[in-house]
Amino acid sequence: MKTITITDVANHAKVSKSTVSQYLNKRYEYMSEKTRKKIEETIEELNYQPNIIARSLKQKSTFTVGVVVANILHTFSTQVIRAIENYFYEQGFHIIVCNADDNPEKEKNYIEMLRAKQVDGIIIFPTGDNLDLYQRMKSDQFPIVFMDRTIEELNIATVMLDNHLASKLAVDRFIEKGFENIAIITTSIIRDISPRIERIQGYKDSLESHGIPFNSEYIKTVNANEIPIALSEFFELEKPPQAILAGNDIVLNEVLRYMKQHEINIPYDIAVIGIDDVPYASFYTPTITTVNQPAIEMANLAAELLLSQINKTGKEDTSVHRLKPTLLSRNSC
Amino acid sequence: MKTITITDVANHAKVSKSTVSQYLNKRYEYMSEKTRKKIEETIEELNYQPNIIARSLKQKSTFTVGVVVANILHTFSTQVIRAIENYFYEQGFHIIVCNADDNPEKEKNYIEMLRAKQVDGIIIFPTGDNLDLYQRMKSDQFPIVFMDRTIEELNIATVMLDNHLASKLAVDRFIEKGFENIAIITTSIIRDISPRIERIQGYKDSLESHGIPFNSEYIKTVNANEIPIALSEFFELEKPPQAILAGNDIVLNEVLRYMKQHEINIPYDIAVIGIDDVPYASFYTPTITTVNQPAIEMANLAAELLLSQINKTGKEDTSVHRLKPTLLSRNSC
DNA sequence: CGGGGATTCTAAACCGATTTAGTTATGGGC
DNA sequence: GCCCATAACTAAATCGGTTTAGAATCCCCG
Repeated sequence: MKTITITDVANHAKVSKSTVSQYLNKRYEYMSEKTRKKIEETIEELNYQPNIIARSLKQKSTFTVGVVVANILHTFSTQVIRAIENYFYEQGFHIIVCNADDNPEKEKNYIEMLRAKQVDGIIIFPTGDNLDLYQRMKSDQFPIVFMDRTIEELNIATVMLDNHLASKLAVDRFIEKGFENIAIITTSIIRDISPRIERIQGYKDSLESHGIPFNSEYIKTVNANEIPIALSEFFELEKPPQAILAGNDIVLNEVLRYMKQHEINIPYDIAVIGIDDVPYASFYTPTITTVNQPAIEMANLAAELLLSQINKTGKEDTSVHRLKPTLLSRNSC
Repeated sequence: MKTITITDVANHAKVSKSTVSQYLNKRYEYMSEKTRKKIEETIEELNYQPNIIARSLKQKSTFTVGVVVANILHTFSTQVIRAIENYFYEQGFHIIVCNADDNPEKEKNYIEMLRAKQVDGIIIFPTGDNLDLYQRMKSDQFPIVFMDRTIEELNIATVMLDNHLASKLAVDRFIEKGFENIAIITTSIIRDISPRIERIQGYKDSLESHGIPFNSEYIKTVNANEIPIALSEFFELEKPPQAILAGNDIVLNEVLRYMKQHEINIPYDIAVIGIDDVPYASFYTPTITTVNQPAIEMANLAAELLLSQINKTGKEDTSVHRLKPTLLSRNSC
């Protein structure tokens, strides 16, 4: 199959490429009504579709943005991706989704490929280990927005959760219910990934603000597959925790699985709150109290920040936007 | 910031563009060891990244494929996307994910945009309402693979579930447990979406093969938000069903939510099986028996089929591949 | 009827790579 | 020292659009 190019259209319509190009760009004032019709018909007849690659080469803009998520397995990631896709669809942009698998090497590879492909901007959940790369994009004035995680020293626009508040909401709730032995468990914090650290810090601060000294035995940061072990260790303590805060949805799944397996009753034997809402929270038995991230709002904000960098509208915003989580109060605590 | 092009590299290294291009394409036999080193150093020094857009224009290949899912809200879609992304990452391809939202108009828009962007191929969960578009891609010999749904008359390579078997596994299990009044509920079947139809057909056939006449009152196809109503209607029947087959994960969620709200006990008051595994199935109370789609296997197969069309390796495969589901036997039935 | 501005249209350069055909340099054999 | 094959390199065309500067045509008016 021979592909139809602008030259074919021009020849058929007996006008120059230039005029066809003007037509494609809707600059109708540069041609007579008659030629406009003629071109229109020819395009229809030949079933012509402009080659965006060729256009992009000249215009240096691809109407495509990259989204590099650290780990696509989190519900939060997929919610955000979906909302970003929606937002950009409205704007006539495509998004290229990349999953870095929490692997800085892979992240680097993706970022370089995206830039080579001349995407107009990138939204990235940074793994945190490619400072030079981030730095370069920044100094190249390449549009970039960080999501979920910040890297303080870089001054890059960031959208993330108020993680400190997220933990506080949960801990306050536990305390309100009369628990004092409160544990927290999150996935591993290699590379100082900010949300995990902040959630732990928020947890500590909230305890202290209630006059409860925190106990390091109640804090676990482990890989997903080691969660059952960590939980067992909790229950072997002299004073096992009365409440557990699960640091994200994957941890929550593992916690619930463990409790089910060991026939530990929630909330009577132990209270549970999860950070990140999960689809089944409202009909699980018991229903699960969660701290919800406003994923769609966050995604929209990130998309908006990126778009304004791309269009160079408004002055540069390099601030860290922290959105507020909400406690979805249910029965697991 | 000025972008560095191949010309800059050529000038700096005091060789021609052609030679630099040969270098970029690793055709080192066309140059001396010395110039190779020289170019290497220059590229390093200038921090040069080739512009893939320019390359694509000439080579007519973008190393990018499109994935158009009908509805990204299904767990199955996200599992498949993830696996496809993985597969193509290994091959040095990017994927552009598009969510058609079950809307043929949007699907059309996306397909046209993807083709305009010169993607090398498309994997699509067809909404089923753009026959002319599918037809054109086919006759253009544009690489395309259907996923999840088939459109018989088009002869396009397809990867989908053996939906008939999926229903049969569930119905057989229900019958084995002694139930005869078995209902099925799926989301709406506008546009003859094949999996839903096949699941219902499989349900009917299995009942009949056991000598149970099927009762049309036990079959509901409704939008997600009308599921509670449909369920209520079941329970108002003279003989309410003893077992319900949920046609996909979203339906299953709604069914479980309803049972929870109305304090209907699974499996004592009613047995439930879901098609599509869900993350919480193994620790819900009760654990949920599901019919699982081999999502990763299906994704890999689809990716492989697409890649072989792109590379024109092997002869054309236009067959419909139906993979077998498995029953994950748990306690909800 | 000629001048001049507006309208309509086009030729050619350009974007940044690849590729082909061809040129120049090198060195070995006699 | 000359010839010639091979190695090393390059100029120019090309991909399919956009854009700019300028050319051709039209029309109105004095």
